[in-house]
Formats: sequence, structure tokens, C-alpha cells
Amino acid sequence: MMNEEQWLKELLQLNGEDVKLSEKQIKILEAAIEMFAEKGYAATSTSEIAKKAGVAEGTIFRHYKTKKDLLLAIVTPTLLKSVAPFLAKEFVKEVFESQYESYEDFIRALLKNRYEFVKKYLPAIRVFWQEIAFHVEIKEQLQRIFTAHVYQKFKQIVEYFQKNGELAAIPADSVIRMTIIAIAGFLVARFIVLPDYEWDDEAEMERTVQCLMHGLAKK
Amino acid sequence: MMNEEQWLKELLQLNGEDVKLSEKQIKILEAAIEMFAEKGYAATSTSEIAKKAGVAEGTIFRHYKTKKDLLLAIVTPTLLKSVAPFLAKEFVKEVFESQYESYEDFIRALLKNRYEFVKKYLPAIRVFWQEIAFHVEIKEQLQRIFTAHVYQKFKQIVEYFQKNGELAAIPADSVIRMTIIAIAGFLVARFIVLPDYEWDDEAEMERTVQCLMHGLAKK
Amino acid sequence: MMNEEQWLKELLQLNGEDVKLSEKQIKILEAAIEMFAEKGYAATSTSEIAKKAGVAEGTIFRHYKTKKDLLLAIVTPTLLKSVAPFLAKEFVKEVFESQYESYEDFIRALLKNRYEFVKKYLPAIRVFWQEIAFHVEIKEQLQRIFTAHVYQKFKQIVEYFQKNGELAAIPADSVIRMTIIAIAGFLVARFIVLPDYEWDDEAEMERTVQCLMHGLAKK
Amino acid sequence: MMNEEQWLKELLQLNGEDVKLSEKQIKILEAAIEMFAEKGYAATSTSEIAKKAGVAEGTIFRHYKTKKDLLLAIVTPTLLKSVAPFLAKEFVKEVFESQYESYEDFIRALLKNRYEFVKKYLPAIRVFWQEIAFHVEIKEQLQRIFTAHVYQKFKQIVEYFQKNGELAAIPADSVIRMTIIAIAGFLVARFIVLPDYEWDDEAEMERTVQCLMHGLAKK
DNA sequence: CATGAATGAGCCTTCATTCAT
DNA sequence: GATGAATGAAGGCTCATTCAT
Repeated sequence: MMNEEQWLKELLQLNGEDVKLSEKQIKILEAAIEMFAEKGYAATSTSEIAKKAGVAEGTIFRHYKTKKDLLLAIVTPTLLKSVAPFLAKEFVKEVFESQYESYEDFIRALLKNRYEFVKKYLPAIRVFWQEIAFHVEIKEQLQRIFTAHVYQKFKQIVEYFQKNGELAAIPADSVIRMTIIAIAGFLVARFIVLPDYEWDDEAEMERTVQCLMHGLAKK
Repeated sequence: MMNEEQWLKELLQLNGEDVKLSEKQIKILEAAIEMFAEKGYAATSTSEIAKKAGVAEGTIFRHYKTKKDLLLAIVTPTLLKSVAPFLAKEFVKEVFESQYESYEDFIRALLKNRYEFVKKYLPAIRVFWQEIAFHVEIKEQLQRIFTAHVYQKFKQIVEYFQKNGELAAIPADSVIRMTIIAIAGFLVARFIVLPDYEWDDEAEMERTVQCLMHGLAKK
Repeated sequence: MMNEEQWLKELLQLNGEDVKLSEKQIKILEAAIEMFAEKGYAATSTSEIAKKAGVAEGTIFRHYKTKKDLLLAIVTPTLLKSVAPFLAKEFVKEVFESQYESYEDFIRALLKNRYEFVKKYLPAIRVFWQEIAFHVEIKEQLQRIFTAHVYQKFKQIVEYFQKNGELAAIPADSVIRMTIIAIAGFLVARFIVLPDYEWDDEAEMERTVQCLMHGLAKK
Repeated sequence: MMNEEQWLKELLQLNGEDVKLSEKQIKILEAAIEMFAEKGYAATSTSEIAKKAGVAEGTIFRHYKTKKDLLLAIVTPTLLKSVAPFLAKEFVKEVFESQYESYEDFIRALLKNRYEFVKKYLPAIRVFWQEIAFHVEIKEQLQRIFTAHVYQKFKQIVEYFQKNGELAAIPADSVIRMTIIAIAGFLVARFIVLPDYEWDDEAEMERTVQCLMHGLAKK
């Protein structure tokens, strides 16, 4: 239980400060995440959530003005954390200056990092991806953040390693697209489509990196 | 309109025989596909569908016993057509004997074929993919068809081209996974995530094929 | 089947003339009687009746303008036949002049006659009694016929046997009430409440007559 | 109003403990009883009940999960109370030991007691008897209670007064049947068939008792 | 703060009835 | 005459939300 609370607080915490969540609030969020992930937002009733959370129906609305607010309280932090590495101020500098000597190292690190992230917060991430198609607010939020933060930085990195000679001279957009597809595709296959298949995670992730790099490398 | 009717009938037609759809039925299906795609099954009311289709609400239930039946009437054929190339009896023989001299030719053909398919039936496909997370029946149907038809044939093809020397000796499962991710990932990016981006489809598809082949080829 | 048709025609036939019923009409009436008896008029849908009768939904409404008309087509003749002995023109004369030498003979004959009647037309009678509480038209019809035909004649008979010295000098209304209750009560017990009990019909009917006569006879 | 509440609470109270009914609940039950009695369960809509009760339709379903639950909440206690005298633990002893010196006294008391009961709870009793034909649950409940409690005790009493010499030596079952028919028949005539007739209740009940006793007494 | 009774709009579905074929 | 597709009102029931306690 301590554990449950913990992952939630970590997920919802956005700027280092501890989030303040009453015990009831935590129960509500947990229940909502679980049910939204399983049945979808529209097919889940607030009374079900209340029952599963062990609180009165009214209590949910004390904390979240509407059912949609409850959804967004889950989705917004998840979305932010999903693209988090790119939100870090120092991120690009780190990539160039020392941390990653090659694009290969970079995507390997990125894949591993996102793998751990999805593993940890899977239910919330399911909610996020399942609902994004139905709620413009979420779609726009993601687009805003992606173009404002992720895309720019990603592009810099790609172009750096193209000049550097590691990557082939294909359009940066294509490189970015293929990189994201390879990483996201692996995670979707691993955690959503075939979570019960017996994965050799280490090997498969390395294969993913290799395949991508051979595909993108300068020949 | 003639056109509209046509694509629907093609989508729903499963074994060569013409499907018989009354005009009202077509209107209902069109309206349902459009609304399910946009708002999701659970958030779409039958009265909205009826209004958009220009029929009485009761008419929907004369043709489809329940709202869920209406969903499945859309999703089942879409699902079947989605994995259709692999359902053709002669398919494997064709691949080996002449049509495709290399795995590269094969995936190029596959990608183009699926690209045309998605382009044509996009709304129905959206419905299918958006709802699969929420309905076990659909998930099980897909799994059954995939393991029974797609997976076996795909494996034969991959192993053939591995013996042949074109593909590297990594596990067939991994090759299949990466192939599917590359193709599906491109289509998702192209039609769902960024349908409004100015795509140079020819170039981008070729790049996808190249990247994948370099990644998978024997070095 | 010949049989089925027969009893229905007999029930519906009111004034000696043969009733003209198309085959479909018979099927509809049979189905309606069966379902109304089992589930009640309000809980039976016309489409169920149509299905059970093997006709199209519209066919019912060609023969009976409304669902209620269908009910009345069943109930009215049943009601009339239920009080039929008293409708016969010559009835009172028969009782006095020869047929029945005593009130005891009269009620014995009445009971046997009504017993055969209920046995033959049970489902239709069930419909009649189950629905009478809910439809004023039926209630009024019964009241009209009862006061106009049954009550008057019954009273004459009772008063005759009171003067005659067979019956005690209690109010005729009370005698009528107790007679009807004894007869109707037996039939309800026999056919509705405990149809599956192993009845010795002869003995039980005789007991009913005896009990009633001892109760009513002059001491 | 105070009065209304009172009779309802008395009817629904089953084991001495006070039933807790919110004001809205009482209004709902009152409205439901009235409408079910008048139009029948199947022909009464929950929205009508709500309107008559002066509550929102949803409120009905907060207290009674389904419309049928509402019916049973009315019918079950009515059914139990209807056969209540026989449910009392001490009942048989009372009959034998002192209270009733003869079968005549016993049925006189029973009739008067049931008369008061029907007079008090008429609408609920109508619902009970009108619906019993259509709902197996109710029929089975009555059968269970009757055979388990009423029949056994009734039989003991009858056989006691037969040995005793008061009652003739006809089968106990027949005595029971005729007794019940006489009592129930009177009540049905009095309250259902001809409630508006000018009844001299005292006289008519005594006549009923006399008639029955003369019919059943040893000669 | 938390509760849970109350609400009434809206949901999916069924119904009796009509009417073109 | 018979059909059965079409209708739209009404049915039972659920829902998100409010508010007095």
C-alpha cells in the first residue's frame, strides 16, 4: 500500500515538490486509473470508482469538479512524464557534451529509460493512450508539448549526429519518426499487445537498437 | 454517395458474395463508423447515430439487435480485412515462387498494400483500433486470427529468406515484430498521429523499407 | 389441430351461426390466449403473438384494429359463455317445470356444467379473470350481463325454492352469493390454485353440493 | 398522512422491529400500491409512480434496484401477513387449549380477523392477488409458506374437531378447502366484486359461518 | 471535509401501429 | 389478404452532479 501511494505520488509530482494527496484522494485516483484503463473513461461510472475507492460518491466531486477533471488529473501528469526526458533543461547539453558519445548510446538510454517508465506506470499510460483519441484537450496538450519541447531538441540531436557522420543524411523528421516508432512500437508490443509473451527484454531491446541503428547509420 | 455505398459494401463483403444492405442500413453504418471513430463507442448514443443517419432510432435496432452488435458488424469485417493478405490461400506460394524475389520486395508490397487499405477504410480502422482495448471479444477474435493465419505464414516467409541468406539469423519472432512495428508504425504516424503533415508518401515509404531492411539484413 | 380450431370456434360462436375464422386468425387467437393467460395482456407483446402464431406482425392488425380489440375478441365471448346457462331464454321455465326438482339438483347440474365449461376453455377463462381487474370495459360488460340476466333469474329460482320450503328464509342475495362462491370457489381451487393436486372430482363436487345444501337448507 | 404512513409501516413490519422508511420511500410505496392495484404492475410505468409520489424517477431506483423489487417489497410482506395467524408460534395451542371451544368459534374468529385485515390493507392485497398469476416467484413463495405453516396447522385443528365430534368425517383436505373458500369467497365478494353494495357485514359474516358450519357439522 | 440521498437528463431498447409492396 | 420495414413514443434504468446534513 505504501508502495501504491508512492508510485502515484511520483507520477503526479511534477516539479520536484511533494504533491499533497489525502488518503481518500489517493484511493480515488488509484481506482480511477484502474477502471479507466480497463473499461475506458466513458464506460466507467463515478459510482463504480467511488465504490472501488471506498469513498462516498460525493467525495470524488469534492476533489475533482467533474469526471473529466478527474481524467485530466491522471492524464496530464502522465503525458508530461511520458515526454519528460526532453523537458529537462539541461538535456541537450548533456547529450552532446558527455553523456552519450553516439546516437546509438542515446537511443539505447532512451529506450531503457522509457521501458522503466512504462513498466512502472503502465495503467496510467494505458489511460492516456486510450483516451487521447477521444479528447481534443489531451491531443492538443500533447501536440503543444511535443512541438515546443521534444521535437526541437530531438532535431538538434539528430542533426548533430548527422554532421558528426554517424547518421545518414536523410531528413531529420524521418529519423525522428523512425526512432520514435521503433521505441514506442517496442513498448506497445511489450506491454500492451503481448504482455504475457515470454520476453527476453535485454536481448530484444538491444536488437531493437541494433536494427534501428543499422537502418539509420551512414553506409 | 454511390461512392460511399461502394466502399462500405467492399469493406463488409467477406467471401466474394455481394452483401445485401438496404439504403437505411448503409446510412446507419456510415453514421456509426463516423461517430464511433470520432467520439468512441461508449460515448456515442444510438439516438445520435439515428439522427445523423436520418432514420428513426428504432430502425437501428431492427437491423442490429443491440448497440454492441452494430459495433461488431463494423469491427469484425474490418479486422478480417486488416489481416487479409495473409488469409489468401495461395499467399505463401506466391511469395516464394515468383512474386517476390526478396524480403525487401515483400515488405514493400505489403506496406503499399496496407497503405492503400488504411487510406480507403480509415474511419472503420480507427474504430477497430480504438475499441479493441475495451472489448475482449474483439481482442480474442484478433488473437485467434493472428495466431491461426498471419503468424504461421509470416514465420515461413521469414525463415525462407533467412535460409536464403537475405535476412540475418535473429529469431524469426523478432523479425516479424520489427517488420510489423515498422509498417504499422508508419501507418499510425501517417494517418492517425499526423494526418495533416505534408507527407511525401512515396519517399517516406521507401525510407521505411530501406531502414527496416538495413536493420534486418545479413551483414 | 382440428381439435384446437374446434374449441376456439365453439367458444367464439355466440348465436348458433358458425363463426368464420381464417386459418391465420385462428392461429393468432390461439397464440394470444395462450400468452395472455401465461404472462398477462400488458406483458405480452404483439410481436411475440405474431411469432408464436407464425404470422407477420402486420397480420394481427389487419384482423384486430388494436391490441385491445384482440383481447376483447377473446374476452367478450368467454364472458358471455361463462354466464351462458342464464342467458338461455327458456332457462327459468326449465328449472321450475321439470328439469330440476330441487335446488340441490339445480346447483348440482350447474356445478357440473360449469366444471365442463372451465375444463374445456380454461386458458380463455384465465385471461378473462386475470384481466377483468384492469379493464373497466370488461368489468362493466360483466356487471351489465350479470344484473340483466343472471341475477334476476337466479333470484326467481331461489325465491321459488324458499317458498317451496327447501331453502331457509335467509335473504335471496345471501343465498345467491353463497352458491356462487361455493361453485366458483371450487372451480378456482380445482383449476387455478391447485390444478396438479390429485382431485377426486366426482366426490369433491358432490361434497361441495352437500355442504352448500346443508348450509342453506331449511332446518 | 400520519395515518397513511402508519398502515404502511404496519404492513411492512415483519418481526416486531420498526421498519425504517424515509418519507420519500413511503410516498413511493403508497403510489406504487395504488397504481399497481388499479392498472396492474405491467401497465404501470415507473415514471407514473414517480410523478404520483412526487419524487424523481431516479429516486425509485435508489431505493428499489428494479421495478420488480418494488413489487416484491409490497407483495412479500402482504403475503406473509395474509397468512399471518397461522405463522404465530402459539397459534395451535391457543386454538386447542382455550381460546376457541369449537370449530365454529375458530372460523368466526378467523373470518373476523381476516375481514379486518383485508379492510385495512385492501390495496396491497389486491396487488398481491392480481399479480400472483404472473410471477412465479410470488406463487412459489405462497406455496412454500402455505404448505410449511398454514396447511399443517389447519389440518391439526380440523382433525381435532373431527375426533371431538363437532365436524363430520369427511377428508380434512376437503374441510380445509371449503373453509378457505367460504372465508376468502366472502372477502372477495365483499371487497373486490361488490365493494359498493350495501353490506350488513355482521349479519352476512354470521350467515357465512352458519352456512359453513351446517355444511360441515356432523349430522 | 465527507457523506449519500436526491435529481432529471439521457441511455439503450421495446412497443403498438402504419403502410408501401 | 399478407408482409415486415419503419416509426417515434415510451419504458426501465443509469449517470454525473448537487447539497443538506
